[in-house]
Formats: sequence, C-alpha cells, structure tokens
Amino acid sequence: MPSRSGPSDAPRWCVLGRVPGGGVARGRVAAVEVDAAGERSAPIPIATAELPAFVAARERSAPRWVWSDTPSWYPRLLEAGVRIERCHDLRLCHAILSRSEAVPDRGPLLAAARWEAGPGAGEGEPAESALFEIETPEDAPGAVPHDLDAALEEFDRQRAALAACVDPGRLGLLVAAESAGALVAAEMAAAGVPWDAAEHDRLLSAALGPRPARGAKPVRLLELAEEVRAALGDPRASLDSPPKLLRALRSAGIDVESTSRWELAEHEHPAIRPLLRYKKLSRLLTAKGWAWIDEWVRDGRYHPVYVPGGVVTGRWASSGGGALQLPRQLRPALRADPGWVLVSADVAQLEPRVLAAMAADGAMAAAGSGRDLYSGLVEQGIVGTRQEAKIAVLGAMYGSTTGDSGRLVPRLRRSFPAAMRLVDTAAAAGEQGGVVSTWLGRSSPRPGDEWEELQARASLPGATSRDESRARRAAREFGRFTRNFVVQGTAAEWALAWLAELRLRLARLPSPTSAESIAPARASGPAFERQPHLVFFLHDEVMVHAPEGQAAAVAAAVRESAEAAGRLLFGSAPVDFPLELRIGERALKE
DNA sequence: GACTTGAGCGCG
DNA sequence: AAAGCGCGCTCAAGTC
Repeated sequence: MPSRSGPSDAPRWCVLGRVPGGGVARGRVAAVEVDAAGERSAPIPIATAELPAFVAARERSAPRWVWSDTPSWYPRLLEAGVRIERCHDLRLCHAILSRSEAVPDRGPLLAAARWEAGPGAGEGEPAESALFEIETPEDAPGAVPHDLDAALEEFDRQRAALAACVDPGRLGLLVAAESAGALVAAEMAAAGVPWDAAEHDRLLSAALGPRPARGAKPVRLLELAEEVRAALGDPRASLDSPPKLLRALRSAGIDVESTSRWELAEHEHPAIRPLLRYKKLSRLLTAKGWAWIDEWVRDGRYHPVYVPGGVVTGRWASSGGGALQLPRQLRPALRADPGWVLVSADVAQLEPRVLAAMAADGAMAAAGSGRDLYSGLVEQGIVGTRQEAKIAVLGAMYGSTTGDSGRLVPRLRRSFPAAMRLVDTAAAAGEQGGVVSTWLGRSSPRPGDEWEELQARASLPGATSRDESRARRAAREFGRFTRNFVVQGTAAEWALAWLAELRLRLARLPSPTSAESIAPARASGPAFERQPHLVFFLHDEVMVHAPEGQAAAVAAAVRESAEAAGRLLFGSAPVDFPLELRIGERALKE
C-alpha cells in the first residue's frame, strides 16, 4: 500500500481535456491528476494561454500526461518551448487495446466507437493559432473527442483492459512505447530534417540538367525521350502513359506485357537503355524534384509528417512529402548545421534477429551473433553465398514458395526449426482467417467480408474448381500477411523501444556548453533543437543531429538504447542487435 | 470538372 | 534478375 505521504503521493498520471466554459465557443482546458490507486483530483481549470506554463510546472514531478491525441496537443506545447517526458496517447492506445487478443474483454473499448478514428482523422491543417494564444484542439468530423470527461472515461476503460490482461507488462510496454513514438514524431516534425537545398539542387541539375521553366521538362529528359523515340522509329511515342508506351514498344517489335523496369530489362533493343534512364530520372523529378524543395523545405529544414501506428503492423507511415521514401540518391542533401554532425545508425537484419529472439531459436541467434547474420548462415554451411542467405531469409519471412527463394527456404527449416515453426504457425492461422499477435500483443486485423465470402463459397456443395482455387489463393495470400505480421510488427516494437529509450537518454545528456553548442542555422526553431535531438527515423534506422562535441556521447546513447530495447522486449535472450553507426556532416550510406 | 483506380517505383 | 511482406506518391485513364 502506498503511504499517505512522501513521493508516492505524486500523481502518476495527469489527464488533459477540454471543459465547456464561459461561453467561449472553443472551451477551456482542465487537468485531473490520478494517483497510483486510481484516485482522481478535482479538475484543475487552466486558461488555454496558461497551458504551457501549467504543463512545464507539473512536468517537474514527471507525471505521464494523458491526452486524446498527440498531434492535437503537443505541437502547441513545443511551439511554446515546453517538452514533456512521457504521455499516454488515448487514440493510439485505443487502437491497440481494442484489437488485442491479449485483452480478455474488449467489449467496453469496442463500444466506445468515437475513439475509433483512424490515424490523422480530422487533423488536416492545424488552425492558425492567434498570436500569444494557445488554442485547444478543435473537433473535426471523424476526430477523437478532446473533452476531459471523454478522456477520463476512455482512460478508465484502457486501464481496466490492461489490468485484466494475463501479462499486463507486455501490452503496458507496447502502449508506453507507442505513446513515446507519438512524442518523437511530433518533435521530429517540429525540428525538421536539416536539409541542404543547394546540394539537392546540385544533385538534380547534375542528373536532369538545369532547372527548367515552370511546366517545361528538363533538357536531359527531353534528350532521352528523343533517343527513345528514334530507336523505336516512332517520333510521336508517348513515354509518360503506360498504355501508350506499351503500344509503341510492341509495334517496335519489343514483346512485353507491361512497361515495368524489370520486364524491359530482359529485352535487347536500343530503345531500352535510354527508356530505363528516362523512367529513373522522371521519377526523381516528379517525386523529389524542384517542386518538392519548394513545397517542403524552408529555412534549411524539411518538415515531414509522420503517422505513428499508421501501418497495420505498427510501423509508422508518413503523409505528405514522402518522408519514408527519401531516395538514397538524395541522402547527401541531408546535412548537419555548421559545427554540428549527424549521428546515424541502422540495425543490420533487424527482422530475422527479432524472429530468432521471439522463437528462442538458439541456432539462428548464434548465426547472427556479433556479425552479419547472412554471412553467419554461409559460415554455418547452410547456404553457399551471402546473397543466397538473404534470399532464403526474406523468403522465409515473406512466405515465398517459388523461384530461388522457395528452393532455399527448406534449408532454413532444417537449420532453424524453432524460427520456422513460429512463422509457419502464423501463416497457418492466417490461412484459416485467424488472428495473430506480435510479441508485445498487437493483433492482426481479421480478413474482410469479401475474403470470408470467397472461402464460404468454395466450401459449398456446388463450388466450382475455379471457386476453390480462388479461395485457396486468397487463403495463402492472407497467410503470407499474418506470417509477416508477427515479424514486421515485433520489429516495429523493438524499433519503438529503441527510439523511446534514445529520446530519454538524449534529453538527459548534459546540456552542451556554449562552446560546443553553436546555435543551429534555424535559431528560431524549438528550444530542444539546441541540444542533440532526433531528426529522422525509418523503420530500422535513426538519425540524431548533435553538436560536434557531443557526437561520441550521442553515439554511446544510440548503442545503449539498442541494448536496452533488446533487454526490454526479450530479457536475457541471447540475441544481439548490432548497429551500423556513422558520424558525419552528411548522411551517407555505403 | 471532381473523384477514384491502377501502374509504376521510391523506401524498409 | 524478381519472387515473397508492408507502405506513399504521381500521373494518366476511367468513372461519375
């Protein structure tokens, strides 16, 4: 029992929400403190303009802030220079808990339909905040409720759901990590990726020719298009429309079914080489060309929009700007401010390592221990080359049955029976329309109605062989999805734990001395931008922007966080997660 | 004219 | 070379 005095009296949670008030259409804010026993304080009214000050003051006792939806609350606090350590994002946690098979009774959560808003629902452009005024989140169609009462009720439901779990620790870890991810996403969006627009422009010009006038095509693309048309003997061939291009190719005697890169590459014809080059450059121009710089880069920063929990497996998605699709070709444009460096790290073969840990497959863990896992497979004589190892391992996790990959998978089944049993079991569940769960308890969605109908029709007496084969194909397809779900989803959990740990460790680094901390180019940015901070995250890769003098400390924090993530998820399992770490002015790989 | 769909390709 | 998983974005074509 907690004593009635001393530190245990500190509130564990602080729930924020809107309250109706004073005829102000937008309402006011209030906070309710909740202690470890679930006892609530009376609502503490807060004038919206005072919210950052209130949060900053309460943050000294390090509560976990509970709110409807991180993007609705946190950006305004960050703008006001206030950062928090921990939160509980009700929307994200609802999505996990209301679907998790680890929760015995999901009824109350499922009945709370207002919390079912999808990622980013009703977000849109944040309303322009009036000068010197912090606004409360606005209701938008499809958005989660932001009211205090609704938040308190939902928080109770979620705490009850967690408490009822057989192993509340795992789901508890997941909702904490998911919420920490939401904080990281908001902070990275606010800080932005340090982006060298001039370097980006140089890379574009080198590949495409100088920036053309609006609406015109770069000269290099025009030249290549002419070359293709000449080779095809068709001066009017269109390269930008797949159907038209396909007709042009076929009438030039190139026998292809589609205009995709890999199929074109199989044919010998003078038009192929310039065409592939054209496609490559055209892609660069439309996805990440000059228009992208104009739209997404300001003051030396690219401000992406991350969507935590945006993928069914728990991976992040992004929206706008293609944050998770930055072409490797443009990585040199990611550049630290003067006097600062980028500390980047990625995990080698994260997914197979996670699989080995989940399945407690000692042989597979040993193959990856302290080295490249694929080389480990070669050294153990399981496959002949590193390339074969990669194909086999990916095939095992994705469920391939044909080609080189399908042929190599059986070797893994002999060498790593425990790991293969885990993914095979997950696939079998999916083929029967079942649900699987990640290590920490995120559960997969059920197949849709169409899928169920397909299966039902195939088992009817009058089913044709076509019905049966279609149903079988759909079943296997869903089996490949659930097979991959457990691995991709657990890898996402490991990465979230890594990110959450790293965020806290970076915040606890000693403040840079003024000699170390040359202010970043964008001095107007959030206050935390003057310390080492995360600027990029891509599934199994992180990047920290840091003063040069703190690079070593940051690198250590990155490594320690990875070790901590492994321990948090898998305890003492003998699986390691080696990092490839780089420190430099630019983000270059290979 | 506004919206959806599919091809194709960028990322892991 | 591309098969096997998960995404977002752009353009052209199809639909209303």
